[in-house]
Amino acid sequence: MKSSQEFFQQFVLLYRSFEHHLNDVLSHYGLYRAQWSILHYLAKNESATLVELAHYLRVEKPTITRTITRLENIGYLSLVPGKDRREKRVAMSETGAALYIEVRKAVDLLEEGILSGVSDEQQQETTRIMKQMHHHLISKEHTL
Amino acid sequence: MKSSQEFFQQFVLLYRSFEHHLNDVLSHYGLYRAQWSILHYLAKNESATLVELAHYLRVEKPTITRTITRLENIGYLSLVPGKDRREKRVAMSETGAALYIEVRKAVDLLEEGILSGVSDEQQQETTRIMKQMHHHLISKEHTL
DNA sequence: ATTTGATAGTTACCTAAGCTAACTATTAGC
DNA sequence: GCTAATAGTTAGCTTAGGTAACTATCAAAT
Repeated sequence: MKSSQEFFQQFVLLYRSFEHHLNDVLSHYGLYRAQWSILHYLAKNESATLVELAHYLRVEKPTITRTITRLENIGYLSLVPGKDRREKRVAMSETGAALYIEVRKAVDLLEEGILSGVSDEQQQETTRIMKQMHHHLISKEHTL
Repeated sequence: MKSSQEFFQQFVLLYRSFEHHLNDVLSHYGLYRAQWSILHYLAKNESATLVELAHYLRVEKPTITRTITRLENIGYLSLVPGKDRREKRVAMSETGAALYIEVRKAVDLLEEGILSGVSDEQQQETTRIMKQMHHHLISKEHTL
């Protein structure tokens, strides 16, 4: 079997398992993966427009609209006025930020548990490789 | 930001991009990710029961039943008699095997493209690390 | 040998989360 | 000012996951 096949087989299996466990953690807080990924983005970037999120998460706009609507309804988001009256700029509300900190702890525990036994160097090297592969994919898209 | 957070952020982003591109390739052949993962398993393991597939792919039995039914209807599977009258053992039909070879070529191209620039050593090292993490997750499940 | 419990699979139903197509509202560019 | 492009929404579809409850078959224990 080709080593690339082996790589991606393992990659996909690992992702499924990880997603499974992540869902378990998130379900304790009534959250779902798509919601969590948006909260994560807003934790690292203060605020974002829907297009920005769609581009980052590589999904279409309606998908983002739906997830944002849910997060708004729960009360985890607040609107930030943007310079453009078309765009809808959102940030985490206080409630959202508080929840994020809570959930972040649990997710950190999960993630660190999975990475235990993998040295810091290996982690960083792997992250670097994944970043490289990701860039590769993105630039491929632009040349289509 | 914690290096574990960085790791998994990159991991998830890479997975999404990869899945996107994989879907593009598969759609040319009228296939979907879940179907493809079953065909892949059958290419490497000759035949399988539904429970075996469910365990491997970490999904519940009804999910497998549905996907198998679809693959059967298209004509990509054949039934293999098992020793147990309860179990349903499936393998790829000739049509399925022929298609697999076809699609495999396209997927190989995609995968090798993404991995270009990553040395063989790095690939193998990363695969090894992912295997380790995966095992870690599995054993965690068993102790619950 | 019969009953009990475990295992394989199916059916029915629910939900998340992706997609496209078609639309409105606003802005930018010529 | 008219036209293009951009941001977002709405409606409707599909895949793919989940649980609960069921049948059929096999294994094991008494």
